[in-house]
Amino acid sequence: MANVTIKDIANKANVSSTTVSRVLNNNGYVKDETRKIILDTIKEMNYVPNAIARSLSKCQTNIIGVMVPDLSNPFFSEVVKGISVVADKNDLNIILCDTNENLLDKEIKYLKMLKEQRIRGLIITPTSEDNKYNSEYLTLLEGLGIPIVLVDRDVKHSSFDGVFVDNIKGSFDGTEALIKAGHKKIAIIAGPTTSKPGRDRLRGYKKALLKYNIPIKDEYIVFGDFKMESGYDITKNLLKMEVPPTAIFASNNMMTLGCLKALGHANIRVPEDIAVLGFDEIEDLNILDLNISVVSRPTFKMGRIAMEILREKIEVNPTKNISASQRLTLTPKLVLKGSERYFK
Amino acid sequence: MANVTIKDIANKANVSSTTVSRVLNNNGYVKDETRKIILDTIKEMNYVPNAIARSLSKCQTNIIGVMVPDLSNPFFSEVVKGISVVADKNDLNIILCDTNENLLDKEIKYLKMLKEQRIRGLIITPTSEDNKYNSEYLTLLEGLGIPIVLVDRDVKHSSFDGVFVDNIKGSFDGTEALIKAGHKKIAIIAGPTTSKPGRDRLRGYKKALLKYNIPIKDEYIVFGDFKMESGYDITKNLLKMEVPPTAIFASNNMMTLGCLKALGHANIRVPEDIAVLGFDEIEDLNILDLNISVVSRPTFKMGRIAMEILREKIEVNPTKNISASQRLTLTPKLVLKGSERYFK
DNA sequence: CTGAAAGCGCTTACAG
DNA sequence: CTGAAAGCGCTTACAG
Repeated sequence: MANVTIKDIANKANVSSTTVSRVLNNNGYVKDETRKIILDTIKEMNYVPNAIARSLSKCQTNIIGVMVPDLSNPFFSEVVKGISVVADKNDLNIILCDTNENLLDKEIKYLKMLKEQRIRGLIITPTSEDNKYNSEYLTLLEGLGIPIVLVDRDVKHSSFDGVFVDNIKGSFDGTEALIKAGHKKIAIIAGPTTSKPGRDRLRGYKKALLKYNIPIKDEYIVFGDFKMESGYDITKNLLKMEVPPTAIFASNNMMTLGCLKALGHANIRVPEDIAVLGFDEIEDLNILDLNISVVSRPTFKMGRIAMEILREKIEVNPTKNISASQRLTLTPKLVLKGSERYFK
Repeated sequence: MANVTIKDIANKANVSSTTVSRVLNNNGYVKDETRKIILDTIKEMNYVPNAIARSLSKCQTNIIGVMVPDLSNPFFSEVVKGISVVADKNDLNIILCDTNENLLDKEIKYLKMLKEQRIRGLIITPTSEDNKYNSEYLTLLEGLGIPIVLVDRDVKHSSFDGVFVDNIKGSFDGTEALIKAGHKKIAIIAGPTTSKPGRDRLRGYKKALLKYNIPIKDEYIVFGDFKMESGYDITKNLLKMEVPPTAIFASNNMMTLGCLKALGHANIRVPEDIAVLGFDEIEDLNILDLNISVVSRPTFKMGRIAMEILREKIEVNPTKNISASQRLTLTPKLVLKGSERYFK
């Protein structure tokens, strides 16, 4: 870091650091001639401003934190991509934190680091929105004293800004589609009860059954952990039932894949032998025209919107986050491709 | 950022900033009693050190830059994940830059930003390794004056550290497997000629044909752009040939998918009607037991290794990058699942 | 239109 | 074992 400084430029150009700073930031009056000389020396000496020094003296960085549970999950990498595009437009830089679904440990460590870095704002998907340390967690986040935007998962009892998806509606629509196709025996591979999206998707499922007067049977409600294996195991068990379901609703992309894998192994065709409908798009299946109907979330858009909200908060309120909280709930889209059909 | 400072702590604890700094950094002698008092006041006043001030005074950050062409591509998100895991272990933080395959513009902008941020090191996959601004580009990278580790793509005439994959060997192995299965009419969906991996994969293909005395036919060599659509279109054309190939080797994951899609549309079975072998794993296909043979790269590992090399360079050479350059070329693994088989 | 000086919040020789 | 003081490289009132 033994670099050319503003002082070196000033010396060489026979002006003061103040003036150099003025042309650098394009504010205040500087005689055209002086400006030219300075600009030239800057180029000549290959000067690159030190953002750290600037941050310190301005008491402000242009860095935001982005914290996600797992970058290997296409959902999150797509969200980050969306964030990145908007951040770039606004000359905001991203410090990326992957918490590895590590519950609290990693999150706390990263949050501390981000606070030390004096970041400008934070976009975060908490690994869990319902841990026993909820109040400590809230304190931690609020203690950052910067604008925070949640993505996809909420924090209990908080009123942070956020971009969410109407999971109840989405899974209601999905389940309704199965019902309308003629199904009455519909099983759900539910998410873990500790997950709000998981719980909400289950609620939507129940709501649809209720509306159409279809009895809710506990045997048809099985809890997975959002991973492929649980979708696989659960499906295998569902098939073994005395009265197996005629349709399966899977609460996320990985469990849908697990379900399809199990059906493949059992040589059961979709939808001729059993119908399947999943939550979340699976890009590769689309490409291969493996027509699986899904409830689809606007992933990339969620990232973009989150970043737009954050930018607004940052600009409108350089000091405190006093403007009204912005919580957006997007409606997922039902995409029917045939796998929901009912064969008697 | 109007926060508690080291000075506030010093005042309250009736010591000097120097002493506070000592306990903060755990260096130099401090009387146990004094230490305790300071630690208490730190907790009491909820003090969080300012990493920016520290960076400025130490002339050193703990931030590295990570620059990839496209985070939506599972290959890169997996690489970043690998980097992230190792970075985290070493308390290095990541500023993420997605260049959006934008060739030079974005790269230059980000590189400038990273230089201003005085980052500690850089891991980068250049969007292209063969642009007409090669020498300017090289100057730019070298001008950073920090350790640089390349991932997957090289920069012409450079000797930066890097983690690469032996594309020639990989595609030689893949092609050889097709030959050994009995194929003689093997087509390749090649990558763009501007891409070194693309060119190398084509070379491996030719090398294998040569070795087994199979004539190289230009009609069987078709160039795509690494995207799904080109794999689709090329495959459709291959099928229309008077003497269509009995096997197709696709140079990357997206084109393999496009190829499979085209075969599906044409109602052509794999491998009964035509054999397919791709470069790069496609996770979803594995899950669904759609047994497509591939040449597989250790993606996550590439990220991990890149970060390990960088860490070493950073630690060994706080000032200058004088240690020998580390260039690792990993060998891809051939994973045969049956899609390469030959049916007479 | 320009500059001297203080300040941002740390670290680090140096002195005791 | 502890502190005063200078320095890291900028920005920003203030004065002229």
